[in-house]
Amino acid sequence: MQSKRQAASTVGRPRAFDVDQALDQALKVFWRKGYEGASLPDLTRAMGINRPSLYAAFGNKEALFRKALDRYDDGPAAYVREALEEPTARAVVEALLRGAVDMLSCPRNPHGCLMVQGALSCGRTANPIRRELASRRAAGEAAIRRRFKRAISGGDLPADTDADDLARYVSTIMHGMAVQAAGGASRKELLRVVKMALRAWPASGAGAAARA
Amino acid sequence: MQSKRQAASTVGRPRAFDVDQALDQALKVFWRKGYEGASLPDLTRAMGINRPSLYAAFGNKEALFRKALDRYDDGPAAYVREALEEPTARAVVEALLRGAVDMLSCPRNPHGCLMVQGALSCGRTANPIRRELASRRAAGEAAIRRRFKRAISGGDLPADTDADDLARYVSTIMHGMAVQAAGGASRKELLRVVKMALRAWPASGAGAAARA
DNA sequence: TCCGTTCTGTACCGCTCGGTAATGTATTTC
DNA sequence: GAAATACATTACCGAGCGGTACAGAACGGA
Repeated sequence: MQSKRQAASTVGRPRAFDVDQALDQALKVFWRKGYEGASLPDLTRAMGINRPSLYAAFGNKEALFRKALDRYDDGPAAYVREALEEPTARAVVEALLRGAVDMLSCPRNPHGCLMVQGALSCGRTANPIRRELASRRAAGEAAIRRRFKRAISGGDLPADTDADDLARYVSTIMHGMAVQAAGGASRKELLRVVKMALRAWPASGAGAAARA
Repeated sequence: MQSKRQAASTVGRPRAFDVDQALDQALKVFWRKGYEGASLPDLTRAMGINRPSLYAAFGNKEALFRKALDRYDDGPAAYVREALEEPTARAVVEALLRGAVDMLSCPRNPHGCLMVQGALSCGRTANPIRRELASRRAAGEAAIRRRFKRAISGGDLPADTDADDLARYVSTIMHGMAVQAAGGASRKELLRVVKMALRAWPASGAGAAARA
């Protein structure tokens, strides 16, 4: 009965490593190799701890991955939540796409997106993780959709705009860029994808001119 | 010294299975589970043969995957080559995107794209496969780029069009849709992504009107 | 009919996987 | 200092991995 493990107990030998720092290292390994591709020796080596410490602190590989995923959301992927708070839908989508480019091509991180390359397809044992990632991708798209709906009812986007289509489109671009980045696309190349993608935007460029 | 293996020898016990048919089954397993996620029992079960037969006929797992990849190119992914032969750049891109939708959402096949979900990220041993897939994706993009360059010099696309950007954009949409499909997106949803994506096309819709 | 050849089926190989039992050790409270 | 606690370390577990040795079975050619 060791009950709670996150509350560092006051008695006994203190932990010799920083949990968050170890989690950051685990995140990078998962990010680079995917859930299945990351082996426990890979993880423990990067985290600087040995196996029983990992299990005592994080549960097991799957629980470690989920914690790394949460940390990903709060760190490298935090740009999404921030982007959704931009004042206009146009600013939102620009912040989303440019934020994605920055994250995907950041030289300090593995190139690509953990939620895409973590487990797009997998063997039997990793299926829960695959589903979890698909679900989180869907949740992200849903958040974008809600933001666009708000923009429509606020008059920020044309009333006949389809928020579903728009959110799905933006999501698709982001996921596509994740694949491009995993294949080695540079930041400059990704930015040109963004430029292209924005030409489809309802209230931008030639489209706006035609509507005016 | 068993030299060539594809030329069915006239002597000896005849093979009890059809090689191409077995390869098709292997392709589906790789397509659904990825290179690493597909185990030899998965493969042999689907192919209806046992392990030594697989090794005798195909070499090893990696060689089997490459053969499956070639078969993928000639079968489910053949729409790409066909699309590139369309008379206009606009027809090419429509054929590419709609062909991708058809393949990604075909109910008889695993949902998604083998070249994307085969090994976007992986462990050490699968790294050659990951690189091979990235290289084939890049080759596909290059073929599209060449087709667009031809369209530009032929006057089919505006002279100031950037073929690199356009090809990368189309490629990104296709890869993004592959991720969407792997997450369960329906054919109808993907078609709406295509509709959105085509709004960015240089010689279409409001853009053409503004240019005229 | 016998042989050489090539396939099939079983059983096995070494290895790595994720996960854990057992032991010793460092650090706390009392 | 003693007892309690929870760490780190080592060594190991069963299972599954990719790959193969070996023996038997099915064929063509002599």
